[in-house]
Amino acid sequence: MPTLYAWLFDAYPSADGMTVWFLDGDGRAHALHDRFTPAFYAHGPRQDLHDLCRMLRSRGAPVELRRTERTDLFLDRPLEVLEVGVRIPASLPRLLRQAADFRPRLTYYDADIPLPQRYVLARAAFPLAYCAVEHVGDHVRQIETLDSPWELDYRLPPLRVMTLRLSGEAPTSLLGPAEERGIFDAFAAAGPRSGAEGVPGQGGPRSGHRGDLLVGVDGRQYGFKRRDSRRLLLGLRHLLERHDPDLLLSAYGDNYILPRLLELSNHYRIPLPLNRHPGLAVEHKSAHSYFSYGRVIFRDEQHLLFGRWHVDRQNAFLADDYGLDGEIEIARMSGLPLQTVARTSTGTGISAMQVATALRRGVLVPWQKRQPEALKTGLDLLAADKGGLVYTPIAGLHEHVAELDFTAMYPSIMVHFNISPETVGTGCCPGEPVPALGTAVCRHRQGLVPETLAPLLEKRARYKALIRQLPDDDRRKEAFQRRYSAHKWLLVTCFGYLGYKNARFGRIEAHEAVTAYGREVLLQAKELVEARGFRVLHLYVDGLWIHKPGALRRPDYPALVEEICAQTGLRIELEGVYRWVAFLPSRVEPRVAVANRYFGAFEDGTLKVRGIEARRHDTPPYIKETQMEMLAILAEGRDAEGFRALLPAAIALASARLHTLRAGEVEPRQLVVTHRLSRQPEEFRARTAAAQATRQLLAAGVRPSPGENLRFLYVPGPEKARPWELIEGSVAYDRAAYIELFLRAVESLLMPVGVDRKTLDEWLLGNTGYWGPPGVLPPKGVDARVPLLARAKERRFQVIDSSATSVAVTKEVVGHW
DNA sequence: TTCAACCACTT
DNA sequence: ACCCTTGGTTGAA
Repeated sequence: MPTLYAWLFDAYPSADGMTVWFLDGDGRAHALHDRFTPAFYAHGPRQDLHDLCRMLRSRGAPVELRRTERTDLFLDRPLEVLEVGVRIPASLPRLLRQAADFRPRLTYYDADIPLPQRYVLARAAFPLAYCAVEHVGDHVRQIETLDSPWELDYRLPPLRVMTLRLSGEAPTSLLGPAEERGIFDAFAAAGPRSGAEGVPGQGGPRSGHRGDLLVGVDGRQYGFKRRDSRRLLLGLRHLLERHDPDLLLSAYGDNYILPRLLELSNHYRIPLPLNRHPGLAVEHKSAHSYFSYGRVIFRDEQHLLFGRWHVDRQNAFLADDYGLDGEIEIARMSGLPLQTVARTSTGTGISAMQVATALRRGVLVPWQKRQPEALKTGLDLLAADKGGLVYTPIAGLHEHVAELDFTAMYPSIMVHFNISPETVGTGCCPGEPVPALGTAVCRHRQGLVPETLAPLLEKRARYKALIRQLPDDDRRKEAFQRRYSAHKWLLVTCFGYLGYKNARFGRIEAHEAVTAYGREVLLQAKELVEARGFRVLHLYVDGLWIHKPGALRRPDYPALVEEICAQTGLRIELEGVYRWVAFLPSRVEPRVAVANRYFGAFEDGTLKVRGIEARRHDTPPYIKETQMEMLAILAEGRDAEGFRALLPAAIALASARLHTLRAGEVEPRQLVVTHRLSRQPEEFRARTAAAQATRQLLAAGVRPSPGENLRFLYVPGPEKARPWELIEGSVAYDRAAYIELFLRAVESLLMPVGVDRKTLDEWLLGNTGYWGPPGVLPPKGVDARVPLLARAKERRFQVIDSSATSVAVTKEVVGHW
């Protein structure tokens, strides 16, 4: 019997099974057919089950029915169920709907698990697993997986990539110049996503893009004029046939290029073989908006292929963070198809992995969660619903502060304390009480969530160790880092899912138990460090900022870390020691600090910035840059004294950049403000700048959806704001508005040393100058400071402060500010 | 000037 | 297809 050694590339339902694509070591693609009969289960009154059987038989549904027993996760005992095996996998969703409509009283299980995932689980394989496939003709006889998802350094098939983009979109090609480095580098090098952050691009397809199609394949670029649609179609068809790519990597493929191509192909009746599977249509999923993290997220439409992947960099979840390397890692771990992984949150991956654990255990996977939150008294609710422990930090500038963070705190808690929806407050055994809540947690059998997470935590730690010991010039290092990052994000989202009301394996009590343990553990750590003579400056959910007053030499942090680990049972690590760190006061109540606005410089000079303007995506790039450049100057200071010494230089920089801003000379694209819309255009009540801009878009025939990014420029007058997409030629920006935003950003950095807004205004706007010499960072265009400094001297201005790098003078304005 | 409603955002 | 809160702005009292 012939055996094919190859990587599992794609699987989707067709006829009485699945079409499975493999890629061999030479990059050749093989399509095989594998019979597959997925089943769903129904539980409930016998009569109903009986009726359901009769209905399915009478309709001649392609099913195999039998009575059997399966385990229910929450009941922890076998349940008598009806198994409905579906011989035509693609018809499972339809049959399930029919069954549920016919007998809604029954409880359905294993009902909505994606078929590709079910298939790979049933074959003990996973996407991109290296396999030995025995086959007869194009029929699979057996698949032996020669690969493991727990492998760190695995081989992948050589992928042929075709890039699709519009002219004027990404400045460099999606595929980097050094193609031999592999597509993974190219994917990361494709430049920032426009719109999400930073400088906006020339506007995506939604703003009426007028670009030619650029196709890159095999190291060559081909351009097709958008005017000549026939030639474009014929040219692209030729390239697809000749190169037969495995992956179409696009920018705006989902919402523009592919839909346009399909439209044209239809119009000119020129078939375009986007799919590798002949005769199948491209799968289309519509755009939608949904709630997540307390805000609306916009998910654009999708175009998915069969036998070939389409990945749209502009429509990828966290593409900039972990890229294709991370997506492949998540696909291998979760069993989900790569095209899905690329477009959904890591929460989907975690969810899929929990499903996999359940199927492996033979536990029924609930269709819809029917696990209402248990009734609680108001007081209990108050105690339980507290979230992470948050301290009010000691405001101001501090030096030689150490930050200790629990590594992957919440997932570690779930594993260590066995927190899972079926182990918390279920009364199967006396259990361990959750601190402060008293809810019993079962300890005699491992929960489904801990069982899923334990090996993940372990793999993440192994990647971290591997990255640490690899030399910087190792070519694999970057891929490992991206895979590591993917794991980090998988673990971040698993906690949210515990409390999510629609999660399959979520339960609010489990969610609360995790945060209760988190608070307990953090308090234990606090008491321990205090007992060792440290002062705690701040606590935030999983981290603590500590300082040893009067310490002459560096405290023994490794020993401290060991002690906390021993005491709490959880890993904690030294995030770093700060040269200086500043916790900011509240703007509303300046006497108290707020927990999540701080910035600091570690001993190696790297910055950690949280909550301030530079971290907000609605801050214009020009102001972000100003803040970050000022911070870069301040980061050179070795301690609080060093910070103060460098203030004049930082202020000089701000002053120069403010000068440009006030002169109206900043490029408008540097001042674009991005807001994520939370509602439909007509639902705005207040006439905010965003509402004004939205109104104009509507008038121009563009209707932004909730969750979409709206980009606009503040303009003078009652118009207030103008959408970026409607700006043509030169525009004057609203200087007053931007000056205010600018000064606020500068103020954030100076507040910790007691500079209030009034003083700042005097320095930067009033008649007290405060600037550094040229060479600190000259402003663009004219540098007014050189002649100003000379004039100041000549007119005998009083020098109020000076340092090696700067000089401050007072009296009156010297030249134009 | 005050204050509640509105809106967007971060950890 | 992941939970909750704070700061700033608007516009009416």
